Amino acid sequence: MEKGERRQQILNHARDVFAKRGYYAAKIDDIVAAAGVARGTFYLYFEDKRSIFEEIVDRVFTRLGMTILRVDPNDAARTVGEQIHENIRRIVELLLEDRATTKIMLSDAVGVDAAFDRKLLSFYHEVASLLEQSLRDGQALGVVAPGDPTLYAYLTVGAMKELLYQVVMREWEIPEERIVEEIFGFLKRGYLRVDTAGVDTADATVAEAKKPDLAKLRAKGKAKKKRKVPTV
Amino acid sequence: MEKGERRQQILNHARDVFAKRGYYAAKIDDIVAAAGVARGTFYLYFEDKRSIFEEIVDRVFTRLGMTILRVDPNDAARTVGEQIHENIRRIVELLLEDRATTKIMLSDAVGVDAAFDRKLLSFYHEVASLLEQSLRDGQALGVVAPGDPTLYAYLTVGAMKELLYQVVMREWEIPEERIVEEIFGFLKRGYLRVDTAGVDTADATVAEAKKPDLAKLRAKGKAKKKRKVPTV
DNA sequence: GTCGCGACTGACACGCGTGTCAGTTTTCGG
DNA sequence: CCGAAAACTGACACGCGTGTCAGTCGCGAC
Repeated sequence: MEKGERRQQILNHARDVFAKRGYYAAKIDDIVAAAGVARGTFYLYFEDKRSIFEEIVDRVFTRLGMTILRVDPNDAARTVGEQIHENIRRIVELLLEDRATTKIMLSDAVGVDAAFDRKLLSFYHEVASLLEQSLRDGQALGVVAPGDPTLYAYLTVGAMKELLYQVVMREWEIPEERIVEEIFGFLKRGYLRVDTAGVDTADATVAEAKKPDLAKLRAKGKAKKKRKVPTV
Repeated sequence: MEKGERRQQILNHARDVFAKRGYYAAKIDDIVAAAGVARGTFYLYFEDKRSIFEEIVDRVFTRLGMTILRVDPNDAARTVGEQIHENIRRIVELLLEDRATTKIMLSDAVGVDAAFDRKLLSFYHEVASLLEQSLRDGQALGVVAPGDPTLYAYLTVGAMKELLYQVVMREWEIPEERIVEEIFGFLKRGYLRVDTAGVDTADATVAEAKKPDLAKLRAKGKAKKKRKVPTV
């Protein structure tokens, strides 16, 4: 068997074992048994247990990184909404394509050790920052509601993580398209249609009572509201 | 020292150690060193490492369970919106009150072993089911937008988990009140105010509940160019 | 003072999983 | 068909952390 091929074979079986048992419960013996090779062979291809696990996670992070496209408000061909929608679609597609890896990323990779936790935190921070910037731009354009973009970003990331995790764990047979639409709809309108006497000021409160740099955005936000009629 | 007191003392230090190092990296020796007792003493009060950890998680789950109140649409005194708002406030308050435990629950407790994962899954399932039922009721009343309540529930739970996790991990000094308002606002309106030609099918019905949805703000092709510049 | 008992101690044995490496088999060029 | 290099093997040694338990401590009763 060719070198890269064997490596890939071990990698695939390792992924399955990790997904099934979790990082700590997965023993090297489980992996080599699944792959049908001897213990020693494993160590010809991988430094140690941690490193093969890290490779699995790094790969999906890299792919995810490539999948998420920066939103370009100046794109003439696609509106901001379409771009966001497309991003969601691509992310969902990628994560549901290889569910074992997704489960590993969303669950097993958590709490492996301090360094790994930092890696995860840093990855999600990157994603959230990208999103946050898009939201800031969006607020300037009036296509994103006033409010703290940092919090919006994490709320969004969390919502997607949890939903996809549940879909994977519970083996829901739910069409991707549907998932995408629900997420998008959720971001677009939320779902509560309630009376919120006294509480409803939230929007204004949050937008107004903030840090200096939000002051500018507030101005824009208000301006937008007044301008119900497009000024073009 | 009195029996229950010593037990509580060990429990507290264990919590800190678990929060700091994670389940597997936390050694019994670390815990007893922190608590200032000998190794043997630990085993006088707790069965084993797993059991003390489980107790910590069970406690917060129990408290959380008590914190989340069922939404009663017939309550004359408080509107549905107020009840939901209050639930969010209580949850946020509880979780930010003991951040070490929150970190454990949201991070270290993940991937400990298969049985533990089942416990977590089951807890969140319970929470999500409760929420889901409320959403269903809400839909019947017209205070919750159409859409799959199951998905809404997990999106909500995920959003809150991630946000609170980040707040705890990054030691954000952000007022609870603000967090609550942002979450509530997010659930109430989402944040995207975009054009979604063709995609927007799902809920034409809900749009007018409050304000005439800004969806019409749609593509003013070149207006986008102005982005960094206030248009006022 | 000393007896008794519950609280506490910490050195140690044991289990377990990892990573190694000396040895075996396979591959392949000549 | 041969020889050597590459690929593979798996028994074993080592480290490590857990849980135990024989022994010590401290304190109140008599």
